Amino acid sequence: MPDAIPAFRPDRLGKDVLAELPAYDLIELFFFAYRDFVSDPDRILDEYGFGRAHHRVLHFVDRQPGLTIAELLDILKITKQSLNRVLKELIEKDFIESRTGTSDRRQRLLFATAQGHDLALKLAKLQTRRIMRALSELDPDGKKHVSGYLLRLIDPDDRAHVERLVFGDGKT
Amino acid sequence: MPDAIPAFRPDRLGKDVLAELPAYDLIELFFFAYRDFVSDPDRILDEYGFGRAHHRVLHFVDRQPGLTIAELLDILKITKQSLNRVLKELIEKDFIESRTGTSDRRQRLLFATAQGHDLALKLAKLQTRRIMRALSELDPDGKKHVSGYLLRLIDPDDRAHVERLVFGDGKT
DNA sequence: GAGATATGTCAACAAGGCTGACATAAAATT
DNA sequence: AATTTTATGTCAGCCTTGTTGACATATCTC
Repeated sequence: MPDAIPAFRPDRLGKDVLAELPAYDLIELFFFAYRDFVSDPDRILDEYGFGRAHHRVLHFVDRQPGLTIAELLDILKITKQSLNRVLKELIEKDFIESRTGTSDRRQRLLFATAQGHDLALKLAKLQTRRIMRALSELDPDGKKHVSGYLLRLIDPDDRAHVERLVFGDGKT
Repeated sequence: MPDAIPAFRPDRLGKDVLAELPAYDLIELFFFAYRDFVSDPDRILDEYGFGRAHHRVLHFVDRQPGLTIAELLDILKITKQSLNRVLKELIEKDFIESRTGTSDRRQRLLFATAQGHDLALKLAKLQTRRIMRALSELDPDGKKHVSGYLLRLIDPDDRAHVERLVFGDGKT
């Protein structure tokens, strides 16, 4: 008779044991889920000649009217050259407007135009449909679990920043 | 006195109402969480001269020894030309081995080498650490909620396929 | 006035997607 | 046996979106 396998005791898991058991299920589900999630807007973006990079910029500008370049760079974590390429197109095609800052005239404050807002909303609704479909089959407090989990996946140093951005900081 | 705001009744939400209320929180949390999640392995991959595309290929080959090219293309949903570019490098650097199929000699069966398996495991453990940290602060059944949610985010047509792939199909 | 800061821009490069066309070997069909 | 289909490989070129490095301009701060 083989040796008994010790009972699984999550409360006793040390770092060493965790390291032995890769969470393949969550790793892979996250990959597939994200792939499908971001692919929803693609067809619509295509009609406008935009890509996913444009979507991300438009999304955050629409959500945070008056965002500065520096703030946007901090959110997206890309270089200003990469940002500028897509931002320039969004401005030229009149989806985003750039105004000179009032208190600091070096800054550029970004705003979605009416057209930009419409597109951002259209894409957000599309993704929301998928999210709601997935949430609908969960417990009533399933959403709390999911958003808590996603939040804690984020780097601890960024977490407070993201929380403010996502849930609002009381100023708005 | 303004009109009373109707109580939020998720059980009564029709498609129209859902569409009016974009789930900005989950959309953004998903974006930030996925960004940090996939960035973990980057530094290690860099040491080997590999990128994220190599990681994905190595991961699935390691998880499903004997995978064919066609099956891998179906999982990754990229073109064979894109796959071949990274797969060729993984084979040349001896992280993956390609054997001619036995029942069908047109097929190539892919296997991770010892070196390839070690790298795949190292990267999976790294991502698992982040996942476990995020799960650890959830209810005991938080993991069920999360994996159920992620699974239902996936396109319905793919869901059964992914389930088999992630949770096993009983054959292995 | 000098230096720091916010932004813009040019040029070049890399990763990793894509399309289209064509090649080969092996299996399946007729 | 000949033909067609299938699984894979490969060449060439293009696109998006990221990167680095260098330099320019306007404005704010000291």
